[in-house]
Amino acid sequence: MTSHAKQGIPAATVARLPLYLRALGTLSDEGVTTVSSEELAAAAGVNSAKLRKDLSQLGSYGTRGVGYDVDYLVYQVSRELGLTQDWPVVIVGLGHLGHALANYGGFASRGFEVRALVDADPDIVGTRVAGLVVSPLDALEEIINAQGVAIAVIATPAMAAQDVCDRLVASGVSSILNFAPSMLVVPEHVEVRKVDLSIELQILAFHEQRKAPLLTPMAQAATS
Amino acid sequence: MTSHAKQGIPAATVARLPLYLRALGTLSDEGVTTVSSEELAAAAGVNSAKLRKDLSQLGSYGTRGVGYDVDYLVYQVSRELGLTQDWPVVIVGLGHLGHALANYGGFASRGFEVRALVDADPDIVGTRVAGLVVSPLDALEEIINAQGVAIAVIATPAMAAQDVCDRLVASGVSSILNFAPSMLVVPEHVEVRKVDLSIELQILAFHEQRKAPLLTPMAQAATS
DNA sequence: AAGCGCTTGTGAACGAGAGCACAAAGTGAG
DNA sequence: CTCACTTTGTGCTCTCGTTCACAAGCGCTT
Ligand SMILES: NC(=O)c1ccc[n+]([C@@H]2O[C@H](COP(=O)([O-])OP(=O)(O)OC[C@H]3O[C@@H](n4cnc5c(N)ncnc54)[C@H](O)[C@@H]3O)[C@@H](O)[C@H]2O)c1
Ligand SMILES: NC(=O)c1ccc[n+]([C@@H]2O[C@H](COP(=O)([O-])OP(=O)(O)OC[C@H]3O[C@@H](n4cnc5c(N)ncnc54)[C@H](O)[C@@H]3O)[C@@H](O)[C@H]2O)c1
Repeated sequence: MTSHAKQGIPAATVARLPLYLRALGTLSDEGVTTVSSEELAAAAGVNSAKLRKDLSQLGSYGTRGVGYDVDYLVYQVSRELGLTQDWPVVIVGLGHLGHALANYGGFASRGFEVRALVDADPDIVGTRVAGLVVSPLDALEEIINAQGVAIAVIATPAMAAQDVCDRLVASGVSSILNFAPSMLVVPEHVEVRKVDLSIELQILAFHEQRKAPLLTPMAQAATS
Repeated sequence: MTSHAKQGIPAATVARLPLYLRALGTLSDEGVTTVSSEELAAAAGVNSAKLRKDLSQLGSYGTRGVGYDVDYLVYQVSRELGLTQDWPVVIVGLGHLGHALANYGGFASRGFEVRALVDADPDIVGTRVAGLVVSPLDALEEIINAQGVAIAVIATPAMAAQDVCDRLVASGVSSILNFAPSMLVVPEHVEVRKVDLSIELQILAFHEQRKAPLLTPMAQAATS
């Protein structure tokens, strides 16, 4: 029983590591070699104690009285996130959003490589998007196996999402990023993250509505 | 002192209300008139006790022994989220992502109306996207005031995001949905939500890496 | 080598959220 | 009317996460 505590890094910490990584990358580009938790926390927009606790989960990579070595920390965080290797990614659904994603340069810069594009529409299959030829849906299983894809992006309409998801999982994909507004049901071992525009906007609307009534004269009077 | 508890709805609850609303919409379309917390929770993918607690924050809209009236609950949740009114939205940055967003039908269906598109590139300004003519960046303030925009979407490169954000805030926008991978600094009263592709993928990569070593023969042997 | 100032790493207090379990409140049958 | 059954609304506990505050540790100066 090694009490390394390496076993479980809190989910909240994992979600922030990419944030730190980005801030560190910027600092590194600026030629900064050493950074304190206070500075890095400010750059990432978090509390410095939280940042220190997060980083301490990975090990003791700081130097008291000095701070953290930027490049070394970049390496350690990258390693922890599994970014020292490249991850082949497949995008399913090449409508408006799928096109944008396929053309997005931000993938490759962090170790993700879009290896294949898949769509169900015969008019789209065969066309060239971002340097790749769009494959038919039938080829999905073959592509996943041939390319060793473990991470997939779903950008199909909501109705098709669960179906596509099932096929991805059956083919061995165990991490899915879902843009369709639907609840995906998956086996225990599959990790799904969803990005939902509509939900974000609705949350913003909630806050807007909360603010608006405060400006009315009536509300002012009621507080007296 | 009205003990209405109307004052503070937990953030976690607000984030789930759109989920419930979507599930309720589907049920309503299917002709379902009444739903129990158990059923709705399953449809939304959450624990039923959590759902009941969330809904009880809005008021006592259920009937014991029966459940919730679907249409009535749709109305109450919509009202709470501020979706009974239309929100004019402006999209800044019409590259790949901005085009996809502008063409996305999911906005209007929930009370969000894209009123204006803004870009800095002279080649893009003046073109027609999704039925709207793209306006120049200079017109930003005027558009926001004229259209009464309170919610803005930033889809510019990261470098331009803070600058655009500052101008939006100065013009009176108080809710921002940011797609650029950058930390926006805003005054207290402005609500920012960010959607970050790259972060989501990195979190997936972390989990993939955690899983991978478990499949090696050595790990298998170690468990015996 | 000793002292001083700075920064990390972490114990501990605090707060928010998840989920259990059950009383309260409704429906419908007899 | 009463009883059995269903489902809501909520008190309570437990877990997870955040933040404070400070001892421990490091380097620089004298
Ligand atoms: N466009 C946006 O900005 C945006 C924003 C948020 C969410 N979304 C969501 O993302 C998804 C895609 O949006 P979009 O605007 O690109 O839609 P779209 O209609 O433009 O594209 C959908 C694509 O999926 C393909 N497709 C349909 N069924 C398929 C299947 N079974 N297998 C593979 N491909 C299939 C279609 O041929 C089409 O090319 C939708 O669920 C939408 O709700 C889009
Ligand atoms: N494309 C994607 O799938 C994707 C995914 C995740 C995140 N993002 C992020 O979204 C943003 C946009 O991505 P994209 O692929 O559409 O990039 P893009 O380069 O295709 O588009 C950027 C657009 O913003 C405009 N612009 C630049 N400076 C501006 C300014 N100051 N004011 C107004 N407009 C300005 C440009 O003219 C261009 O049209 C980027 O920050 C990117 O990192 C994109």
